[in-house]
Amino acid sequence: MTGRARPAGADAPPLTERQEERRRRILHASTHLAGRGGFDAVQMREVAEAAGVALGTLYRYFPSKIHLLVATMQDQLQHLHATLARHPPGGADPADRVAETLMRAFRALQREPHLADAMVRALIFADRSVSQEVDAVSRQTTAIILDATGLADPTPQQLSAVRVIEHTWHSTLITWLSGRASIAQVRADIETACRLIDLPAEGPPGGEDAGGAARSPSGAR
Amino acid sequence: MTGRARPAGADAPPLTERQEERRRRILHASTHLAGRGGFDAVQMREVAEAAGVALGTLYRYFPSKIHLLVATMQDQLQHLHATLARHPPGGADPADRVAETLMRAFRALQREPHLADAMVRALIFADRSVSQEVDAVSRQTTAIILDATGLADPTPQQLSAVRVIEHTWHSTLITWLSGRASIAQVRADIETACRLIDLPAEGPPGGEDAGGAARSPSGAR
DNA sequence: CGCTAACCTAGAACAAGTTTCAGACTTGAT
DNA sequence: ATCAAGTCTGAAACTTGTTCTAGGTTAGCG
Repeated sequence: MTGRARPAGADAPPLTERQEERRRRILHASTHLAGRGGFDAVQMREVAEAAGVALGTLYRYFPSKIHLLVATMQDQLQHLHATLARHPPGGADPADRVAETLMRAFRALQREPHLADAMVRALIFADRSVSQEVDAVSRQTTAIILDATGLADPTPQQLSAVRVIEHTWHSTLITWLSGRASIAQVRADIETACRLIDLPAEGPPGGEDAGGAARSPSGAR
Repeated sequence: MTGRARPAGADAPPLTERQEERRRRILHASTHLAGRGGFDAVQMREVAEAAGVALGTLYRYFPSKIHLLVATMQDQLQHLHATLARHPPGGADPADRVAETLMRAFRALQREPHLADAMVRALIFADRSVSQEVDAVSRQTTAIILDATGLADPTPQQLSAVRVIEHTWHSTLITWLSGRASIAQVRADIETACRLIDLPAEGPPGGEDAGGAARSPSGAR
């Protein structure tokens, strides 16, 4: 909780080969344990043992369980993005393409519900100390969705729509994972949210001054 | 973790007066501790002490910290719903009224960000063992939103829109609470999601068979 | 080679959520 | 009033995330 020195500003010091290797083993162990058993099954001692590193070392690489799982998600998202790039969606308009992409991702997660559980629960439970990493995941997700739209130059409304779609994606996934929504409902809600992409711009003069770049300026650092 | 016998099917056995009183003290302590310090500050030992009950008793009333915080949220939502009923929103169309209602709720939460943190993090982190309680919160939230629309007889699309709005509400709140979104962004995203309410129906024959009642039928029990 | 700083390991220790247990107290029915 | 069942208390124990420490290893460098 203490938020130790983590100069992860943009570039951690470059890792040696052995270190890259360790990091990979840790992420692999995390993915594996998450795959059976979900969030609760990812126990730091077990991750350390499975990865063949000491507990202290695990904590040097990932300062908390949440950091570890968010990094695992980043890892998985990279695979996903690469896969999707090879098979772009074929829908007629942007909304259809986004919905198709997300449903494809959803079917992939259905095959690994425990892994999905671990990653998404970590992502949404993360507090300020994980802001940077969560933000990275968010950017990656946004990139995937924007890729799917095929839009070169989205309007601020569309960016807001993308955020709403992301929110819906995470939240509906959680709802499904904890057995409170059917798959049909997940699909319906994702398609509903995706309709926002195609919406014509609306111009109430007082409104949206919160365009894309409105990151929280100071945060807590 | 074990999911002990909790016959909370629909009606716990009616509590005696002393028991109601204890329950109230516990919720009060929880609210108070959450108000200072958020999720992490709600420590079960401290709640028990502040409420003047033994730890074991606390766990008899609320089988986990998550259950406790979700119940706290239910409590707060009741107040909110009552308050809102006294001052209905004044927007022109349903979307405006919903957005106004949610922004009003959001301003209330701004005054107690720690409490909001504790409740919302618990709500979205909850796993299957808390399904019932989370579902109750969800129903209550849906009721608040539907009240705001003023719609007597919402279409399935509108119900899906309401769910998307709820997802957005929770998720954007988390994003704000962990310092990754500005208030302007929260407002923009809520307004964006609310536009779905006013959308004309769309009729792709293959689509939404996941109307309102599609609760997961069996769950994991 | 020999030094030094950074890194790693094993293991203990600590913190907070959760469980357990023996005994005291309440309650309701006889 | 008395008994049985259920509840509450206080305290210890257990689990898992996290931190700390002492000593061994590695990597770069003179």
